[in-house]
Amino acid sequence: MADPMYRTIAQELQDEILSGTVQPGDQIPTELELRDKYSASRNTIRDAVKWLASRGLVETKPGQGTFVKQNVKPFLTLLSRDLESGLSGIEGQGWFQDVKERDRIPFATVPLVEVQAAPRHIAQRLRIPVGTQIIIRRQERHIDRTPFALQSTAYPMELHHMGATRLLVAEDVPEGTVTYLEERLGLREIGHRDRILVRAPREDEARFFKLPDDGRVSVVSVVRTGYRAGDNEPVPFRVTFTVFPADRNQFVINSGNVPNDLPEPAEG
Amino acid sequence: MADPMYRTIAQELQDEILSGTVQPGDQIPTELELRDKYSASRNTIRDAVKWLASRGLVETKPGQGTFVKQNVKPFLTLLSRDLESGLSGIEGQGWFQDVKERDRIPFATVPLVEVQAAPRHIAQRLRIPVGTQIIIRRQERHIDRTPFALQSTAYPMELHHMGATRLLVAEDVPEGTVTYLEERLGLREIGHRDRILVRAPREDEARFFKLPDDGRVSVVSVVRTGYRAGDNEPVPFRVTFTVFPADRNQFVINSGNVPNDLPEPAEG
DNA sequence: GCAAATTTGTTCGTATGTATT
DNA sequence: CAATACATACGAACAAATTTG
Repeated sequence: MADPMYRTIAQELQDEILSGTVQPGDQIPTELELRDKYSASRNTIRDAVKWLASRGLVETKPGQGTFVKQNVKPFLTLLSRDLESGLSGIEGQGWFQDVKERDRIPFATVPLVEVQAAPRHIAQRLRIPVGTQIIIRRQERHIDRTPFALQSTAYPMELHHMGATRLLVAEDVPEGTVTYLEERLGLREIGHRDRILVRAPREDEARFFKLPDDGRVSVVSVVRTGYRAGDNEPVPFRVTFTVFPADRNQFVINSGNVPNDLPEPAEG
Repeated sequence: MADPMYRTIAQELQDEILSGTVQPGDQIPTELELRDKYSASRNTIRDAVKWLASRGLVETKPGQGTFVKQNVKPFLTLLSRDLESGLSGIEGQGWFQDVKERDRIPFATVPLVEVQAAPRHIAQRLRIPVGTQIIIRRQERHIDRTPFALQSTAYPMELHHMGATRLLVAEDVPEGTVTYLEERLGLREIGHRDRILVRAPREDEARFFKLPDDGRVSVVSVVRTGYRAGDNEPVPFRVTFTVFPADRNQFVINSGNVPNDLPEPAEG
């Protein structure tokens, strides 16, 4: 009994959830009922429920109650380049198609296009001076009517001058912008590098993903820098920021020779 | 001012931290001082501080105070296979050396070796029946005296019967077990697949990483399945679970042709 | 459409426990 | 041992969201 009371209560509720005594979607007793059941104060009950919410086990809805979270089947995103396994990448190209092939419903907003002066963190990645004009294309993506990812890609304005005019049109590029740039300008992406980091959602992200605004659920941020061939070494020409809520996404990376089945979400 | 008071206070404190008015490592005012400053109750102050802690901006230490978190320079782990960039992988081989090359101090415990009956989630990945005997090797890793990762790898006991006896010795395999298995048994890993997922830490993990035990900081779980050549398609022969605290780790994946500089931690 | 009832969210005040200096 | 600071717990009140009558 070294544990604080709220942890003991949370543990007991967790056991009921994991053992299946209460099913996903079910409402658990209200705070007042739990207060009576455990002879604790309402605040202590709330601490216990908060602890469960931070593990993603329950969801509280003002005016309604607290519910056991549906096990949203996580969506698997393939980050490595070989696309033989039938998994989608994060790029526009086949994303729509790939999601449908996995019997889930994709939806993407019309891109929001803006022109900006490059801030430091983007300038650095594109190896251009801070303040250089860049094109930003933003898109919201949904799967099964659930907000799934926020993506924005930065291109140097130079590409537009070179003839890639569709970059500045607020319209989807069905074949994917990477393919478009190759066909239009002969600009081939010879490789890309992803950086993955996990952080608390920003306020706008929390709103879009309908995450609790207290940072209980993190987001996974994937920063992908795309490279074209250069004189000595590869030269960056685009950087894509994709933000995924951590509670409904998993990622897969293949290296070398692996089976080409469609892997199931992991547990570990 | 539609925001609740604790959010307003948190925002104000956040601005002071981000603007550099208070430096990393500095102690912020105590809860009682903040209570007076903002004419709020101590509970409200605590809600605000909790909000900051969930974003990793501050750290509370009982008996001492609340401190602005040092920006622990995140450690970058390379998940893709090509190792030209000088980044370490997650495997034992060059990990020690690689960390040192980046002027940071590695430390790993002597492996803890146990024999188990394979639980479902491991059996599934190794494609063996549940209950098959497996060898588990566990190791704790530190960087700069900070707990950095928990790793455990499962091998079918069969490998031991085939002659890989060092798998059952509680001693480091300096060249890495993957290399050892290749040299000892001619068992070559032709590829591997990683699954990445983010979740709240388990209790033992929170203890080891010194994370707040209320799930504010997530862990990144990387499940790596290693494959050897098979008759038709690759066959799994080991599965490695590595758990990283999300607040001090980032990951890099290279695909195709990319520069071989050592990338800096990202922000996005 | 509105009012009442229900349920979670926020805030207060207070007391006691536990870790650190 | 004492002082300090965060952690846990209680009780109470009102606000905001939602459902129900």
